[in-house]
Amino acid sequence: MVVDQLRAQLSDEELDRLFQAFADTTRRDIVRRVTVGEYSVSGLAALYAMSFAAVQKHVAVLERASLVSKEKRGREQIVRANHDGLQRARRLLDEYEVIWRQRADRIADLLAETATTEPDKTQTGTGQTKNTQSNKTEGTTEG
Amino acid sequence: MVVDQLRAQLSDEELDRLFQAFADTTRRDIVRRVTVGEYSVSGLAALYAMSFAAVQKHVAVLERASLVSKEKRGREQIVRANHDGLQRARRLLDEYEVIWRQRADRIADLLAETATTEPDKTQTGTGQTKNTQSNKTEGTTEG
DNA sequence: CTATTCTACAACCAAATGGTTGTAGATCAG
DNA sequence: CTGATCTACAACCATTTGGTTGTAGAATAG
Repeated sequence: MVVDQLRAQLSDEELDRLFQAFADTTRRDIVRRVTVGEYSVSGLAALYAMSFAAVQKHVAVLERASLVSKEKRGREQIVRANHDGLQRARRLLDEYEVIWRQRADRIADLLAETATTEPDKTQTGTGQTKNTQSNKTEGTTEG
Repeated sequence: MVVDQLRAQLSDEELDRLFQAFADTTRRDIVRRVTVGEYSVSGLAALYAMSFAAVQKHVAVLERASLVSKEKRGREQIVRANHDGLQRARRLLDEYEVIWRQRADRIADLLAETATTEPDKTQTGTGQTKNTQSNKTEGTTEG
């Protein structure tokens, strides 16, 4: 299957490039287009109200982010979607979602415990509240 | 439930802000932190090798993208994760995934058809191949 | 009240971004 | 061969971005 290299961790720079690539309307549109059909660079350029060179740069940004790849066909360069890049982005956001759910579970757990043992400690219900300036050492997974 | 406003379509500018917000290592780390626990702005600033003002700006970027919100507590400003923003980002990538799968299905369909009716038309297997310069009018959902 | 802490915001700077035009190399059509 | 097309890339420009320092207001501590 394709699941093989999806397991690989992404470096910070890769993630920067990945989300940076998505952070532009034209580039998101290009990704959508080349996911559906096949386009040459000039074929894409004809779709937008900007120069060929500008579109070329957008494609280059997407390529650096591993979201598309180019394949030379005659004098044209065919731009194709790279599904792996998309899946990597989705996987990261899914990880955040997992963290969020774990947090929700932990809070529910804490609330349940304090409710049965110490019915007074129910502060604001968000866990760490940090009194004076102790939150600079809360890190759970930091270096 | 929270599903209410998730149905809403996101404007291009909102998506730009959303992905731009994710396109920085420090900001992704902040999102992870505030998803797990509660941090004041200065509490976050203490975690990174940059000035308070820099972290303040990162938080502002995340806030503009609806990924976090701030809540004044005494003289502190507590930064909290905004789950909606995260879910919006995930939803968009899921849409791309749907488009990708539809394409895969359509191609499989086409291949199956051409295989039974015209056993010769199996080009490269990627659908539209555009001969001369006709791909500038391929748009399916434009205009 | 005074001093400290936390925040907000302005001004500034270097680098990156998103766009342009121009030049030049390959490839295809006639 | 000649001309048209497609691509690549350099140079340039305006704006944004990610960082800094400095100033000032609010809330807390003593």
